[in-house]
Amino acid sequence: MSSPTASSSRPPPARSALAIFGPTASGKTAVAGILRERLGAEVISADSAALYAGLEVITAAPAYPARLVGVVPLDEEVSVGAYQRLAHAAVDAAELPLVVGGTGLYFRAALSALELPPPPEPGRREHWQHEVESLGPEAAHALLEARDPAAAAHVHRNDRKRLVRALELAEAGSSLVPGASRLWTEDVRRPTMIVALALPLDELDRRIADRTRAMAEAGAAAEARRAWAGPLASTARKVLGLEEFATLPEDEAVEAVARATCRLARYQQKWLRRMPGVATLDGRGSPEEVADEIVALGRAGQHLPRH
RNA sequence: GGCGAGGUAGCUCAGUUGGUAGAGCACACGGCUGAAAACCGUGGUGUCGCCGGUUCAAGUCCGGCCCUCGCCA
Repeated sequence: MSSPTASSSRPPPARSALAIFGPTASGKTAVAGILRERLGAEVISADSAALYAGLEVITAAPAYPARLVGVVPLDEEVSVGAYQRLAHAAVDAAELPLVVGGTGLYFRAALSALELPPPPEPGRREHWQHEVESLGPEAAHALLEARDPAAAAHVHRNDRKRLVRALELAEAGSSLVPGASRLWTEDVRRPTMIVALALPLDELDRRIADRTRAMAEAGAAAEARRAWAGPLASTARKVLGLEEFATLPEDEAVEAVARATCRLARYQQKWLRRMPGVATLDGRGSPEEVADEIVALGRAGQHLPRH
């Protein structure tokens, strides 16, 4: 798929952006920190869990200032739509935005102009959750079939969340499957150099094991127990490691969290396949080396000024 | 050394009165448009500790051996 806007003599774009995509423990946070220092880039996180304040240890929040990290209290739900608005504002405010993330959907939402269907009207989600619950998967799916056949064709009867969402949207006169999608296209709001950090799985697993142990030493259990005791939104409750560190003996928690994080990293790497226009770099180098590579690529691609 | 419990999928285990295996987790692949670190679909995991016996048929019954755990010496 090629962009129809490309012309042969394109001038260097005035306001470029950089973006780094990579799984947990790929080293993207460290690389972004270096680029921030060297280029004066504004780091903007594209990570659903990092949005929460009070989970700095278990979400491995960067030690340097970054936008959209720790900005939502734990009793508030997060969503792609809400995130997208914040992300676009942050990108627009930055001279050189550097979008860094591991959540594929959030990453694309930050970069692209995609318009997401509207959020549910107050109370409607609860209403449809209840409906789907009492109707059962068969009848609920049949109801969607009657109201929005296109959406019904897309949603498996057992996928309760999507079933609820599709019914919400059908009722609001929208649809879960809008015609044109910008999500997994090359559409970006600014000329953007997107790089991905890829690592062999065994190396990733090793880093995750080390990092999870370090998290425990840095006080993950105390942080998790503090958060677990307070009111938690459903999206906060699901943050990986929170329940484990809050409720399990520490060594068991470390093991469970490391295993779950390895699974997450594989899940995150899957998104790469759907993400077009990405230059993949070997993440095994030191953060400095990777940062050098990114700067070189950025200059070659005219996303960064030459010196 | 004696007594007891046990060895079945990568892990934890189930397996009826004998009919050549199964659940969860893990794993693999796939889907995903305001819950995405979420949610959902599909799939195989295998010398049933080893050797022999009984039987048309043994994970299951019998004998021997090996290993693990506990208790007693």
